[in-house]
Amino acid sequence: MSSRKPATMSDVAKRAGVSAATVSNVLAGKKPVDPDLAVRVRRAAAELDYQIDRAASRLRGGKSKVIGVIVPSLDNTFFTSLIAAIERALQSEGYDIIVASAKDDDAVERTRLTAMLSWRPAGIIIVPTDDVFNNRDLLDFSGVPYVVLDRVGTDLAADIVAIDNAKAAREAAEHLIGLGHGDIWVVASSLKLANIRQRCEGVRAACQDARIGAPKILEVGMTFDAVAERLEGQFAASGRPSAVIALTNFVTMGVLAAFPKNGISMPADISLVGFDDYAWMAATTPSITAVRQPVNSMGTAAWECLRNRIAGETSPQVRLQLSCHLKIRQSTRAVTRPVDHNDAAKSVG
Amino acid sequence: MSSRKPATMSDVAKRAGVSAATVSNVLAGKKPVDPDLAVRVRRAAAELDYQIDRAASRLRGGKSKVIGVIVPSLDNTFFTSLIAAIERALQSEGYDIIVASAKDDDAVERTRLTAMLSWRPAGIIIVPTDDVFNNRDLLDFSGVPYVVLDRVGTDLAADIVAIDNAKAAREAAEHLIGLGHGDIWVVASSLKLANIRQRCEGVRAACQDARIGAPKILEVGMTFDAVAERLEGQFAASGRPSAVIALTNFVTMGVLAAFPKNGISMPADISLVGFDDYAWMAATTPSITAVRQPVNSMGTAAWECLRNRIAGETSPQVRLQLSCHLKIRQSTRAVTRPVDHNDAAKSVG
DNA sequence: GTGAAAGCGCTAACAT
DNA sequence: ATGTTAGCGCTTTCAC
Repeated sequence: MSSRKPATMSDVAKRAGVSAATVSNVLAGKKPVDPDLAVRVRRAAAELDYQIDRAASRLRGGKSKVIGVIVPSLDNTFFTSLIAAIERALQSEGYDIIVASAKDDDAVERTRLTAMLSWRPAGIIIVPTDDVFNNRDLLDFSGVPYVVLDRVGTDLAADIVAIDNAKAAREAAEHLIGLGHGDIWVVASSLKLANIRQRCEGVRAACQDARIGAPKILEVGMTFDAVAERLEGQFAASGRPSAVIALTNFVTMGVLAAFPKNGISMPADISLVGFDDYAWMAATTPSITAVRQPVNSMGTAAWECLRNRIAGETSPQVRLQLSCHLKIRQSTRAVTRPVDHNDAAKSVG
Repeated sequence: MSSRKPATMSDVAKRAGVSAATVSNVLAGKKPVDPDLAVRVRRAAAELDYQIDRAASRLRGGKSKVIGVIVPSLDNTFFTSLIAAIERALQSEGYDIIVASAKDDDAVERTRLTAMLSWRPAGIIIVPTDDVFNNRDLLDFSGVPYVVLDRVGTDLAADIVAIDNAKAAREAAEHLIGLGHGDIWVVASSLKLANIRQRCEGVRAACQDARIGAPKILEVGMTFDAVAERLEGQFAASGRPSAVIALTNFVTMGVLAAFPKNGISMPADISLVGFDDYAWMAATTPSITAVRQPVNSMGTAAWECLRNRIAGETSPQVRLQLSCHLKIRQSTRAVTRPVDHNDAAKSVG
């Protein structure tokens, strides 16, 4: 309420009967200080509810204890879980995070990045809006250490933490192939994203190895509504696959919604592997087999990498590829031979 | 890479051949400046890629352009959507947000709040860990304007933005009652939360008005796993309700998962109203009727309220109660009369 | 081991 | 309308 002024360091100094420099030394703990003085200072600080002014500290000392995190969207659970993981990792070391959403837009990303840099953060963790990452120049020019998370082009020279997209997708496909599926469709958000393309590749490779037909790839957009719309009528009874791999959490939802609209029941008529395993996928009936990304490890790894850079580590750039885990549930099932097959007699009985 | 030093205001001043104060005036735009000079200054700033140092600006000017946002958890979509909404609202006005998670823990909340305050933010938006909000004293003492979002005790003297919990829950119950349901269970996360208690009240009131039995209330915890565990075997065939209202998004998932485990099929055997409408609820089969909270309006309203306080508005404290919208889908269905009823003949025909 | 003094980058008085 | 000056709260030499 009352626009009370916070106690300053010299307030504390006065109360403890020492100089401001000593207070700084006590609180920062970098220089040896007389234990008695230290006690007096701490008590004075506590009595005044003293809280260091981080901005002033940074201004003078140069170190900032704040990390900028920028993601394509804050409305996507995947990105927010990443943020949660990062916050968990940073928080214990006295860092705070500034977050911003690029709204899936290159230009916005640039604006937000600029704004962030004006806080002179100790480092930045970014999930770029696209894998070209045009706005990299801002970061490089600023000299602020940064780590690129998740969406990554092949030739990006930077510290990178991502998943092994091809492998994850391959495992999903192999799981389906193992169940006897020979006609797999891949539903992708946008092929402009390198990670999505890599996932496609993984499925393709698995199909090739198994000598089944190449997967059909559908590109349906980034939002649930877009996906639902594009999928309208895609699953005509004639050209219906026996299994679908959805490459994104939003896409997974869209595919799920599209099935009943096309008169398909899952898993009887079709199997589905989703991407980004979240709680709701375990709650539905049937529950959904999905590729679980190691979100927590990604956040932790990104922070560890960034922390080292902040500490001045100058080793060659890191390119981490974490593995995913395929969580098998009820939405994938072994194919039952179609009735119009050789042994059709069975269906008449 | 290169730990390049950012250009300072006096670098710009030098290049433009003016004083630092003039640069400040041009860039801040608060004082009249000669147009020609302004152009020169802006060009010099652009050439040097000048970005104001926000910390220094705050230190001198006292205004900070940063808002702290603290929520009980960053792993809960409801809170992260709130953050997304807040970011959208703030961002256009040049503010940034620092976010922190209280990890559903009073003590952590205190720590995080303290850390935030040391950035001297212009304001704080907080979803308290519990409705007592013990840590309020920190905020009051600091003098930083703040708005309390969502979880609110009855007697909290502060600016408050919340939903009309009782009304929302009442509407959910009335919807079910209108469909003929006479035995409703309420599955709550924790009755320690005022908003949850208010939701219970809403259902109770609706039942009373309709002269049907009081709803049974189950308290099952805050996380999906806890909910699933507690619900194990709760729906014995004997004492099974005809409809369930879940008061939280996590609880909704838990209930959903519990049905098949108890041999219940939805909506044939039972109807369900969920809380916090998210995309996946529209994607499942059956899709889920749910109370949609006006997340975006909540964020916007909180910011507007906070902005006014920051601007020095001293009007009496605001207590906003936004309305929810019941999104009716397939998980709620009219009760089919039990066959052992008077008109059992009907069911034989 | 402790204090005095300088100065980080900026803005608000004040002087011109 | 512009420049000069002072100082926000802190950390860091550098004396002592």
